[in-house]
Amino acid sequence: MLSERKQKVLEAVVREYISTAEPVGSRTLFRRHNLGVSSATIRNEMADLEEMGYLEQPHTSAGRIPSDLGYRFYVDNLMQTDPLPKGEQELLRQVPASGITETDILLSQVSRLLSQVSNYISLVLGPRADRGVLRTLKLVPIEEHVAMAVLFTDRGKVESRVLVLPPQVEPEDLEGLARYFTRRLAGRPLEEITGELLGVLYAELLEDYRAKRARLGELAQALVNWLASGGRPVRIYTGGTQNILRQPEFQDLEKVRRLLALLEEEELLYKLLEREPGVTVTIGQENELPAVRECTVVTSTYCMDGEPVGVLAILGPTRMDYAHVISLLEYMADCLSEAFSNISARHAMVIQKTKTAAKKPV
Amino acid sequence: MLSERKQKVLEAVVREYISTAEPVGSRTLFRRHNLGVSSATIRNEMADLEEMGYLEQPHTSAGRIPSDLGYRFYVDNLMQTDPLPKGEQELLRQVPASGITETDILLSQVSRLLSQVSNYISLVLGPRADRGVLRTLKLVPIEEHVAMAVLFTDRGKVESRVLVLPPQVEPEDLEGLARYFTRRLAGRPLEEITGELLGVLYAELLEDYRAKRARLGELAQALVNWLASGGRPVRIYTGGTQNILRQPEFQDLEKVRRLLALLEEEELLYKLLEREPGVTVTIGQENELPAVRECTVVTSTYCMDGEPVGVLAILGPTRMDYAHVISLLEYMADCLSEAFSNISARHAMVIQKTKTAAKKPV
DNA sequence: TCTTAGCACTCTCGGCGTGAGAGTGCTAAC
DNA sequence: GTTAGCACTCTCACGCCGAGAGTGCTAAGA
Repeated sequence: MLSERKQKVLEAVVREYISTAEPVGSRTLFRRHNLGVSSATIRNEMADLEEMGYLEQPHTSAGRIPSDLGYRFYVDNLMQTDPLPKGEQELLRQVPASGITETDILLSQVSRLLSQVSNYISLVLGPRADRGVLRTLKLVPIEEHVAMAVLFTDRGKVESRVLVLPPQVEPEDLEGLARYFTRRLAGRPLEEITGELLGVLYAELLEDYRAKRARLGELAQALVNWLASGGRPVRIYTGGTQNILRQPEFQDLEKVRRLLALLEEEELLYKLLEREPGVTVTIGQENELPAVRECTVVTSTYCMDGEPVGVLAILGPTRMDYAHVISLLEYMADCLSEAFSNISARHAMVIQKTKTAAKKPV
Repeated sequence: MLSERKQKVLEAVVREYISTAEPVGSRTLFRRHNLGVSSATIRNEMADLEEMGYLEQPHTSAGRIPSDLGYRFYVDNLMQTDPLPKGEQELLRQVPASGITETDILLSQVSRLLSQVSNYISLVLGPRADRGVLRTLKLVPIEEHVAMAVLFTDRGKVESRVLVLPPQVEPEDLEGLARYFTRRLAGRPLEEITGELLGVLYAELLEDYRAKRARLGELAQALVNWLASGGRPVRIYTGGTQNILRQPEFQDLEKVRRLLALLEEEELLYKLLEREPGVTVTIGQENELPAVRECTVVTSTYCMDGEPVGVLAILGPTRMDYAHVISLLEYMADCLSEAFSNISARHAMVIQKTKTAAKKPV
């Protein structure tokens, strides 16, 4: 473990470097942070810290900068997070509070706010819809050749999609098909309803129907495809890409290019944002993706009905204002969770009333 | 009008500059393009062209580069577009042909391909849904307190959305409401159905219903909101942002920053992509947006059922491979138009998917 | 034994001058 | 009207130099 004084020095180096982006020397440390000892002593401590791997020297006779390990120690042991400034709190709160019900718009605003306030890149992973357990699949005829497929879960979530019917499909067929899928799939978590399972079902179904009406197969196929896609793909919102160009560590265009390329690779981003609930911080080399090995990714999950469904993230240089970013993400995640719960609560209220009313039909 | 020789010189300068990105001098022109005259003559012609505004000199004793006007003349009069190389054709065709029915995925692939093949930034404006004439609005009861609003146009296009019903709403109410909206709106182009018109309708409706059932107003309000949003907002897909970093004219980080900032401003992008049908080219200062005053934007529209509904665009430096980009966009637009027509013609495909998550308590 | 002052040493960075290279404009001859 | 020749200009890469910042080491002090 580090001696108290070493910790103080390390913290001072990290703080100084985060705010100035310049390698920090013993003299400046001596002047600006009153550590109670001379620059020479600080110098010795810094030499020790370097040997222990917490600091690095870009070149001899330059100051030191924190290593990934140094940042890690700082984040885990030294950093103290203050609550977000009131001004920023209000800025953030305004969005979820403004009653925007379109998730799409809401999340892109959130992304924009995050990048504005943090001055780094923001990433927002939309709420995944595949939680919950399938309750019913319905096929509702709408017009002559049009039906709508609707999917209910135990949480009342609904995905739906319009289907154009092949000729000669009759209402009974639709009903049969829906009953069949419901019977076979009800009670299963949505995430279990994968292509594999559906393949089996589809084969079975064809078996049944081949004799009767071949055209129905086409419809079933469309349904299977839809189900297999797990509802709507989860979108990722990015914002503030231009911010990294302001960071001195990204004057190297090649680095910027790699990062921009990453931001267009949805698959990689999904991987990057696959995080456990709460706040996580991965620093530099701790990241798996090569493109962000010189960056830090801070994430925070937000919830719907108490269950984590999406991720907010900030991507910036390892020289990042950790304390601020973490408070920011925590706060925003709370706002979002609350916003989603509000929506959900309002509906709940409405439905609650409906139920009582329904008991004694008017 | 320019003499034939001047035109040849101008063309040679543009071609040379496009491929090398270096100011071109009379001597290199003399060596690489055989214009049949000496470098001295070329020099004189270039001096003339500069005076006429077609060429510019970064500084005395450097070669010349084309001005915006020079590029304009080149595009309008000198450039000859070859058909797209077979290899690229195949690459582009594979996507719309691969039977992807999700517009979302299709268009993001298109965007990716465009930027890959062109090496510039690609922009894709999704198909606007507000063409066509409203035919019917239906409210289909689905479960006890859930209904689905479905909107049909003369082209068979459909938007739909799940609505959670207030209590005490009965099937007749739904029918009545739908009939009312249909009666008042049928035959109108979707783009005319704006908030203003709907406000009138809503007021009228409240008048009618107040006496009977206040709660119905809430439902009507939801409907009006939905209609006023003109269906789903049209998304813009971007790709290849990292490509501009490869362009020598974008070594200046400030320029890059402005461009990246622009790409996150959806409103501005809508404006940028508001184009007339067919191929358009705006060069440098011809652009209204300051952020792209040093860029060229080439656009091409794609169609559904013969009517332009969306835009493909390439954004790059004014020193752009115009001929290639134009062929590329034309070809891709054709592919897309065809893909969309196929979908609509076969009528076997899913047209639209609803994005909704209505909720209920467990 | 720990801390501190002093000092020589190292390394980067910006400014400056220089020369090569590329290109021009002008003039005079064809 | 075209071309060769030539003097001139401007940029850019290179190398040099000195200032500045910071280090490591040593020796003296607490």
